[in-house]
Formats: sequence, structure tokens, C-alpha cells
Amino acid sequence: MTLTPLPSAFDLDSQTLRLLSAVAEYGSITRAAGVLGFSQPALSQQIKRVEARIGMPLVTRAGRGIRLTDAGLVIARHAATVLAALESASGELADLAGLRSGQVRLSAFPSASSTIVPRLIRSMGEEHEGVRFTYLEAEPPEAIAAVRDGAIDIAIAFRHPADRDDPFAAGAEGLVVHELARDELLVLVPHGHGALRQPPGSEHPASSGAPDPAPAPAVDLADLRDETWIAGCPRCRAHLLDSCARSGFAPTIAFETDNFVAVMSMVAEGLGVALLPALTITASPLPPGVASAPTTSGDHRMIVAVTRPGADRVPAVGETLRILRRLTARPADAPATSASHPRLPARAVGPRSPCPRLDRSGA
Amino acid sequence: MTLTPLPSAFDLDSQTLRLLSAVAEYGSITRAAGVLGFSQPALSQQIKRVEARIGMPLVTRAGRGIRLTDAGLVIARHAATVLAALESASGELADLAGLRSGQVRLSAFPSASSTIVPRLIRSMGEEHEGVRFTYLEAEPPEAIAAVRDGAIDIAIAFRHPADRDDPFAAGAEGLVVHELARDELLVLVPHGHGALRQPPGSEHPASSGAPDPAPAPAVDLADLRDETWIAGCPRCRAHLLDSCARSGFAPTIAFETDNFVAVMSMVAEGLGVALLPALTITASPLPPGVASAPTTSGDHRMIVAVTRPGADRVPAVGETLRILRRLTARPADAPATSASHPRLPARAVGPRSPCPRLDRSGA
DNA sequence: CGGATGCATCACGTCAGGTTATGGAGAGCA
DNA sequence: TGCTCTCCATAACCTGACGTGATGCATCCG
Repeated sequence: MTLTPLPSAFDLDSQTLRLLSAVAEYGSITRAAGVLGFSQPALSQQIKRVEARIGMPLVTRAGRGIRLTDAGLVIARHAATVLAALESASGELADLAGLRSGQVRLSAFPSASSTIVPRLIRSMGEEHEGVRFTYLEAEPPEAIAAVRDGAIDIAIAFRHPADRDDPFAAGAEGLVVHELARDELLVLVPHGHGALRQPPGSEHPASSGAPDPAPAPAVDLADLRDETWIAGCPRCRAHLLDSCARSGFAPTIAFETDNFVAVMSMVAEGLGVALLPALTITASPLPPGVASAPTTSGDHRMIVAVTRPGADRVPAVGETLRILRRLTARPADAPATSASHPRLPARAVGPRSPCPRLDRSGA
Repeated sequence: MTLTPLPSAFDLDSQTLRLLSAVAEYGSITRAAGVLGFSQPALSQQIKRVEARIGMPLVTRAGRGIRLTDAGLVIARHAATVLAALESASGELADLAGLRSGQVRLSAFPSASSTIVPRLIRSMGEEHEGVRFTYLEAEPPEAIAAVRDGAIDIAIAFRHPADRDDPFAAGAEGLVVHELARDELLVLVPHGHGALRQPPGSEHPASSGAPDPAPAPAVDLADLRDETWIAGCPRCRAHLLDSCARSGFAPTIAFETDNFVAVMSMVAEGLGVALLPALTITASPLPPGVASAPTTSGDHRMIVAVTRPGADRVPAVGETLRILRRLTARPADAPATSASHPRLPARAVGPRSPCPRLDRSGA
């Protein structure tokens, strides 16, 4: 003969434990309510509601005050455990918010691997020791796909603003693109090449956000129309064709490689000329015998960070983006000079063979 | 430069943990919502609310589904601890509700100590092994005071229904009085006393809920007006005076003692006659040479249980009251006989000196 | 290229849970 | 004994948290 209704689930919640614990500690509903920050009736009827739910009294009046029943004591006794665990979780959340922990999954294209990325990670490490990074080198299309499906938090990528139908735009649909810096496209020619001796009146690009280790008078691409060209990876090749087209010619491309060090070497050997982003030259110094110069038409690409919308609300990710912007911003609004940026620590990240992965974007 | 708002308290609650835990486990808001028993939008916006409160995202979209962020993982990870503790508390509450644990603080007057109380505790022990008892022998006024200030859950007491201004009524103000049984007041006289030979037509009290080990023809108190009386404790003495007054005389009281065994011995020694509740005779058998008989006026006291209002909602207390009623009820509506009640186990509880405490109630 | 799946958003209703005001019981004190 | 202070219970009321169903959009799949 079971006379008890035996409610299948005594749905307790942390709030209930908090209340009972306070009542147990302070021995009075009024004082507990005060400590917990609300009025006495609130606590009083809250307790009454819980009693109704679990079907037994939690407190009984004793003289002017109250006493916890067995059930009330059970609840109060477990409160410590539960509240400690919640406190612990809270603490970890505070660590995340305070950048004392957290993780950022980063991806960037090859020439950023040895320039922007190590600087970024070092800066974050100096300011926020607890934040960990994972890094995956990947070409922009893959990196953006990884962001899209949540495998990567921040993709450092680039796009060619002149491109009409930028494959980038389609890939980044629904994602947030943070513009970081211009990266000038520099002509690479053998030292003493005739194109370098331009009339000095030729305009220099007004701004050069990306590292610009070899300031030189700008070169008109059209002067190189008859050269043999060395092209980079498929997307780079497309950009080359585009730039040349806007200068009115179609380049003769004799070599293609996605290894920009190889491109430089080829130029040094006199096999042809090339158009490389300034960042690649920052990443790997020009070999002797090769000179670089911006173009008169200001060819450049934009270096961007791509994230999911709202990703910057993850503290570690938001802070990483902030530092990333700071590192790639030109100081104040001073004109770009070779001193615009601190020297990159040479090869702080072990270099990997550039473009090790398939570029699936149609070129 | 702290850019994070660092909300001082990430007020988590168990519900949040439950939700995130389910989402982590099932990998999908929709499925988690299904398991938790509500709709997908409910869970979706609940998560959103928590995110707003703690200031960082807990989930991010990943393809068609979602992924937990670091913060979300932190919360989900702590869920096990918290939910286990809640489950444990729940289990203990279920034990209390299922009478597998719990405690009843009991108090009763002396002659119940060796009659009702041991039977009660034994019965509870047989049916509900986990329930523990504490027992304090006390006269009704003290016992009721103890109930009032929460030191005792159930006081087994008695009252004299004939009393006009029963001090009991005042003391039990605001408490619940459960009537348990009539306890006949029996006249104690030496064997062969003339009053015992009454005309057989004298009426016998219709009901005799309390133990009645020696059925005998009723005696008219008035026949004992010239006897020397032995009175009990102050309250018992008051009841004696009252009963005699209603029979039209004032008794000559030669001895007073709150020790009912002593009263019996005195009667056996021929020092006088007495009026004792039947229960005292059940508690301690009449010595040889003493006879007992009910009165023609049906003098009795009521044995009652007194609790705080709502105390029966404490499962162990409620069940104790239930068993107490069962033990003291006369079977069905059969007329009272000497076989009405099971024999009491003799002295299952070590006897204590009766009335060891001051009776503070004015008599 | 539909169809199925999963999340987000909207509009809306309900009730849990807060507030203030007030009443009654117990304890301390004159 | 009676006054007063303290503490809890209750009532009336209001707000917002949180549920629902309907709907839209993105993604994955055959």
C-alpha cells in the first residue's frame, strides 16, 4: 500500500538550491531574501511553489522564524556541489571572456604563413597568454569553405578588387569580409631592366598598406608587353592576365608555378619577368639580381579576413581580428614608406611549400 | 586595454546546462528539443537568450547544423556534474517521499511510552525500514509546546473533553489536533470493594477505544464519595476533581503522586481508591488485590496526536499519523471488547520514570 | 534541380515570478 | 499584561521570460 504519489521527477533547478541554501545559511527567509537581492515575499512564495511541485514542505515555521524540513535540508545540502560546479563553469566562461583561455582556428594563404600569421600569433601570445591557436595554411577558396562549415574561425585571404565576377564574392556569400590591407602587385624584373628607368613623373600609388620593402619608381606594365612572363598559381595567373589586359596586352606566359620562390629565381636567372604581391617578397627576400617595382596602374590585391557572421563575438576570435587589423593597418595616415611596418621575424613559422593544395576555384 | 565587458557574473542555471548538454549530445537543436520535450524554436531562442546574457555565442552554424563554441563546450562539459548532483538530490527527495528515509520526532506522555509508542515505532519499522524516530517522553503541555516551536513533529497527548476551559485548548491554538481514541477512566478499588457489586443494569460505555484489559460492570462514582482518594499528577488531579464534581461530591484526597504504579500499589495496600486511565493499566498490570471498573458516567479522556498544520505533508510524519490512527482505531465498528486491540509488547521501550518533568500548565 | 532537413525569426499567449501593501503570530521588554 | 518589533504569509498586480505554431532561408541529397 503505497500512499505516496511518488512524483516521477523532482525537477529541481539550481535556483531552488540557491534559495534553500541561503535560507539554511541565514536561518531566515527575510535575511536570505535580502542577501539574494529580492524581497521577502518573493522568496517566500518561491519556496511555496517548489513545495507544491515536489509535494512536501521544505520549511516549517518555528516560533517567529523557520526551520528546514528533512526535504529542505536535502536540497540545501546538495546546493554546495551544484553551485560550486556552476561557479566553476562561470569561471571558465570568464576566462574565455577575459582572453585567459580560448582557441582560435586560423587559416591563411601561403605567403601570409611566414609574414602576417606569425606576427599575429606572437602578438596575441604577448597580450593574452591563454589563447591557443591552430593554424592551417590554405588557399583562399578552401580557407573560406572551411570557415563556412565551421572548421576555421578566421581565414586570412585576398581578393583582386578589379575582378569583375570575383569567384571570391560567391564563395564568401553569407560570410563577413574584413578588409585588412592593400597588397601591391610588384613587377619583378632583372636588375637594370629597361623598364625601371621610367620618367620620374610617373605616379606612385598613394597608399601601400602591405609590406613594401623595395620602394621604386612605378613601372608601366605596358612597357613589359613583349617580355616573357612567369605566372603563379591559377588564381594569380588570372590576376596577371587581368592586369595586363587593362594595360592593353596579353602577356606571353612561358612558365607557371605556384611556388613564388621559384618565380623569383626564374626572374633572377633571366627567364622572364613576373608580377608578384609585395607580401611574397616580404615573405622571401628577392634573390640578388632581381628588382621590384609597383605598377603605374596601381595593381594590387586586398588582404582580407573572413569569418562567419558573429564570430567576432567569440572573445578570442574578436580580439584576434582586432589585433590583425592593428598589425595590418598603416600607422596613422602617414604615406606608405618602407618603414611603415615593423620587420617581420624571418620565418617564425616554418615555411611550407606554397600552394600545396588544389585550388578548386575556377580561374 | 581590456576590450571585453567582463560581466561580473555569468549567471548560469541548471536549465541552461541541461539544454547545452542535450545539444552537445544530440548534435542538433531540433533533436535536442525533441528529447527535452519542447519545440525547436523554444530551444533555439532559449540558447539565444543565454548568449545575450553571457555575451558570447554558444553555438555557431556549421553547414546545415550547428557546432558548439568554446563557451558552449564549457557549459556542456559541466552539465554532467551539475545534473548528477541534482539527480542525487532528487533521489533523496524520492526516498523521503517513498518513506525509504526520513525522520519523525515523536513525543508522548508517560503511559503511552510503553503502550502506543513502541507499537507505533515497530509498525513503522516493519513497513518503512528507512524512517528513523526520535522519542521524547513529555507531559502534554510540554509536548505541545515542543510541537509549537518545531522541536517535535508529533505529540501524543490527551485531553479531558469535559473540561470547560481546557488548558489544552489554549496550548494547542494554531496546531492540528487529531483525535485518536477514547481512554476510559477506571476506578481502582481493592478487590471485593462494595462499589463493584452494582446492579447489573448499569450502562456500560458504548465505546472504549483505549485498551480495556479488565471489563467489569460500571461503578457509580457517587458510591465512592466517602472513600479516601489517591490523585495523580496535577492535571490528573484536576480531572479527578472534575469527575467527582459531576457526580456531586468533592473527593477527599490523601495522596498525590504522578507515578501511576505507585497509585496502584497504594490501592493494593488499601490506602484509598483512585481513578486512572485504562491506558495506565495496560502499561503496567494491576497488582494483585486491585480491581478496576469504568464509571457509570463514562468518564474518559481523549488521546490525541498534535502536529503543526501541514506537518502531515511531510511523508514520514503523515505516514506515522496514519499508522497511529490505524493502531488506535477500534476495528470496524464492532463494539469495544477486551480483544479490540492486539496485545502490547511488554516494555518494548525501556520505561522511564513517569512524569519526570515539570508540568508547567496551571492545573 | 526539386525535396527534405535544420536553424532563425515572427507574432502571440500564458504564467512564473517579481513587486508593494497588509495582516497575524511570536518574542522581548516595560 | 500590553506594546512593539520582527518575521512570515497572503493578496493584488504587473512584467517579462518562455512556450507555441507559422514561415522563411540555407544546406545537403537524390
